[in-house]
Amino acid sequence: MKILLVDDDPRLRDLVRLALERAGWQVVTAADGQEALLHASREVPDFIVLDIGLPELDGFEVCRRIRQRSEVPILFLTARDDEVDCVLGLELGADDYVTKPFSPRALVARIKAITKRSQPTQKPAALTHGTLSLDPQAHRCQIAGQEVALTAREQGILHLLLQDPVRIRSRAELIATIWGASSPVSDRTLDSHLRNLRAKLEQAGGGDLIETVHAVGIRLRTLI
Amino acid sequence: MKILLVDDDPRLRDLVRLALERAGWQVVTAADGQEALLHASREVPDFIVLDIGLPELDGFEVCRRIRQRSEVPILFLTARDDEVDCVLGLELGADDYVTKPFSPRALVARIKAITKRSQPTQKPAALTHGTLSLDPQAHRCQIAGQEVALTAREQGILHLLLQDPVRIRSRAELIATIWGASSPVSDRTLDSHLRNLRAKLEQAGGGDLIETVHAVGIRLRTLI
DNA sequence: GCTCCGCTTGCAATCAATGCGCATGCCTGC
DNA sequence: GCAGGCATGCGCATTGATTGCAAGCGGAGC
Repeated sequence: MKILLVDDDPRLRDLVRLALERAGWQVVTAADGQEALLHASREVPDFIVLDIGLPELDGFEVCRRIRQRSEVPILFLTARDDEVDCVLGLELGADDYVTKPFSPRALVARIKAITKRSQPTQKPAALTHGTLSLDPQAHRCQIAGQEVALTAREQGILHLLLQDPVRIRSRAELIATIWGASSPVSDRTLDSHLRNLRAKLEQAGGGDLIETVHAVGIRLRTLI
Repeated sequence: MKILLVDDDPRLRDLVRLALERAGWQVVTAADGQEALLHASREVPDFIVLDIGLPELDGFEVCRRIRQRSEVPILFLTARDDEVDCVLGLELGADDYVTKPFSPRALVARIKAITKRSQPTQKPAALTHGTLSLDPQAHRCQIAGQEVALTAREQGILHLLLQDPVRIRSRAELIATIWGASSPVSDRTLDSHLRNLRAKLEQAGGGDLIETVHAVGIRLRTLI
């Protein structure tokens, strides 16, 4: 198993690396968020241990971006208790967390527990909503039986809406989730993508699937 | 039968070599990963006994690279129990493992068991996708009934795509898998090989089989 | 009905990813 | 050593995606 370890403290990195390698795992390390993202896509790790307090891109942001592409298990390292709430509160798809200081042995145990539990959770299965189905892994979308080619952004929007079709997402939330806090994109941009997405779904026979709730946000139209 | 034995501990190497030779096999040894790869391709062994904890290139990496070329049975030597999960978990195509310390006699017994079992397990069957078939062992590829001569890189790309035709592979992933993380090859290089591969498949009547998903990666075109 | 503000749409600029021609260098077989 | 095939990767053209401005539309409250 290949583990990506992300922490900016070299000493901690070495310590943990040793423990993980001793557990028989292959370890790739990254010192900051950028490097983490690079390795996450290059090395395609089977597990990620991610510190929250990173320079520049913090752990939350890194997690968010990785989650756009992959379902790889992620375990957070938190320096303070109050970060824990954050980890749990955010819908980042974190699998567990460990508060510093921790014993390397405990970390290894956690990782084993997670990997064991996540084994049978295969087949993430496409998200569906009526005749719409979206398989983020395969980057494939169908509506009314027809294949629709979506761009990365379009899929991002649809993916988020499909996660909880009942909920209304504000524009701010969409932007924060899809683009991240770091690159503040204009509302107009979101609108543009939304328009393109709507056009594609409409053209494929999906009708007016995305509903605007004036001054609140957007959601998928409820099915009858 | 010729056996390649890879371990960095000279004493263990001698001990095991003796036991293997006593069992009537020819033995080639390597002390590190590089040497192992060299011998694996030069000597074309019938069996490989591979320690995990090697300097520089570890056993997993060595196994991965050998598997790109060959289905030769590989037996891992693991230093600790917890490495075992790893060996089994990874889709490296390991055939068995033995935990250190072990008796040379037990090792010989394992090797015999594996060779016996893997005899009738011939015909790994070529990978197929529509009219395309690829037999990595034989380094042979057919499309639309026509034979296509592929270079090593071309086959590498096609092989990876065929492993899971649904999945989209990012350029980074392709590069990491085919070239290994150690030699970071330029995107343009991948493009060049991709172009050659496409041209060959196209010319052989396979049509436009490899699909680019902009900003995401490439995959095999879905068949209807 | 009027106004404000949010939303949609047309359009154009910008940016990024991809593909390709071509040059270079390596390695192998002769 | 030499020819030929293969791998590599630079530079540029092309394509496709992203971004956001400006104008117009429309809902909600007055």
